[in-house]
Amino acid sequence: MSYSIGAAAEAVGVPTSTVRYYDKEGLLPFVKRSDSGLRQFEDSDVDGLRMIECLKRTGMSLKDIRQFMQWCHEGDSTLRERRDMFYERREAVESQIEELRSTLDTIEYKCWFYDTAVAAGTDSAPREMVAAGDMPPRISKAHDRMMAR
Amino acid sequence: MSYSIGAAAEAVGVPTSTVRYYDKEGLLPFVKRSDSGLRQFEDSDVDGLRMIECLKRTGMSLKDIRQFMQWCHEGDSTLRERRDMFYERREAVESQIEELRSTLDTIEYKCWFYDTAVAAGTDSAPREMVAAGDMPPRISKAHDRMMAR
DNA sequence: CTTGAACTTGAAGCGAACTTCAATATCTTC
DNA sequence: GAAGATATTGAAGTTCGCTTCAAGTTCAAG
Repeated sequence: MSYSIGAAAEAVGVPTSTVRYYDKEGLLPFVKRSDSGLRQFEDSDVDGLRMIECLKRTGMSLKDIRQFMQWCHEGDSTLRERRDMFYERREAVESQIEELRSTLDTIEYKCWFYDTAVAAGTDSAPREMVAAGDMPPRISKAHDRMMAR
Repeated sequence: MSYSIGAAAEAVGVPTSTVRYYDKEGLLPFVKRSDSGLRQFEDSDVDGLRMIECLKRTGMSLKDIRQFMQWCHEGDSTLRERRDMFYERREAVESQIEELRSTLDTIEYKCWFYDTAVAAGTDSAPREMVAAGDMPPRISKAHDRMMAR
C-alpha cells in the first residue's frame, strides 16, 4: 500500500508543510498522485525523504539535494554522478567532524578557564595561570588557538 | 596599539561588513572608538571576535552569543553563567559529533552501494546484495537505519 | 448523508545572518 | 593639499529554509 503525506511525514519526523515544500522545490520527483490528486508515498519514497534529511545533516543545500534526487529519478545513466556525490559528502562530513573536534578543544579550554575563574571569584586567576603557562596538559594544546574572552 | 576594523576582520578571516553587523547587533560591546568615530580593536577585542566565530561553529545563534558577550562585558558577577554556558556548549558539540558520525555511517554505506552499482552498471546489483544480506560488515551495521535511494 | 479530519493549491510572511548601496567622513601618502 | 584607500551610517536587499494562511476538496466514520 501507500502512505498519505501525513503518515510519510510522521514516519520521517518532519512537518507536512516541509514535505510539500520539498515537493514544490522538485526534491520528490518520484512521488505519485491518486486520481483525486492526493500524494501517495511508497516505502521507497519514504526512504527518499529520509535520504533528504540525511543529506541535509551533511550540510548539503536543498538545491544540490534536488540535483541528486533527479539523478535518482533518471536511472542508471547517472550512477557515476551519484557515486561521486557521496564521495564528496564523505569528505565534507569528515572535515566537519575534524572542525568540531578542534572547536571542542577550545570549548574545553574555556570550561577549565571558567571553572578556575568561578573557584577564585575572578577571571584574573585563570588569566594569570595562562600567563605563567600553568595549565593542565589536556588544555594547554587548545590554548595555542586561544583568546581572552 | 589598536587595529582598524579592516585589520581586525582580516586577522579573524571575516568581511568587515560582518564585523559591523555584529557590532550593530550588540555582539561587540567592548570595542572603543577613536575621537573621530573609528572603531579601535585591541588584541583582546580581536580575540573576542575569534570567540564569536568559535561559538558560531558550535551552532549558537547570534542572539545567544550576544548574551555571552554582554556577560563578559559585565565582569566577574557573571562568571557562573558563562561557565554554565560553556558546559552546555560542550554537550552540544559532543552530540553534534555523534550525529555526524552516524550520518557518516550512512554515507559510507552509500559509497559502497554506488561503487557496486557503478561496477555492475545498474543499482539492481547492490540492491540484490542488500536483500541477500551480502554486504561488507563495516557497511551492514549502517544498513539498519537504511533507505532505498 | 453529514461531519470533521486530512488533504490540495498559491501566495504571503518570517527569522536568521548577512550583503549591498549611497552618501559622507577620515586617514595616509605623495 | 589633493588623491585614493578606508572608514562611518542607515536603509534596503538577498538567500535559505521553512511556516502560515485562505479557500477549497477529499476521505473516513458514524
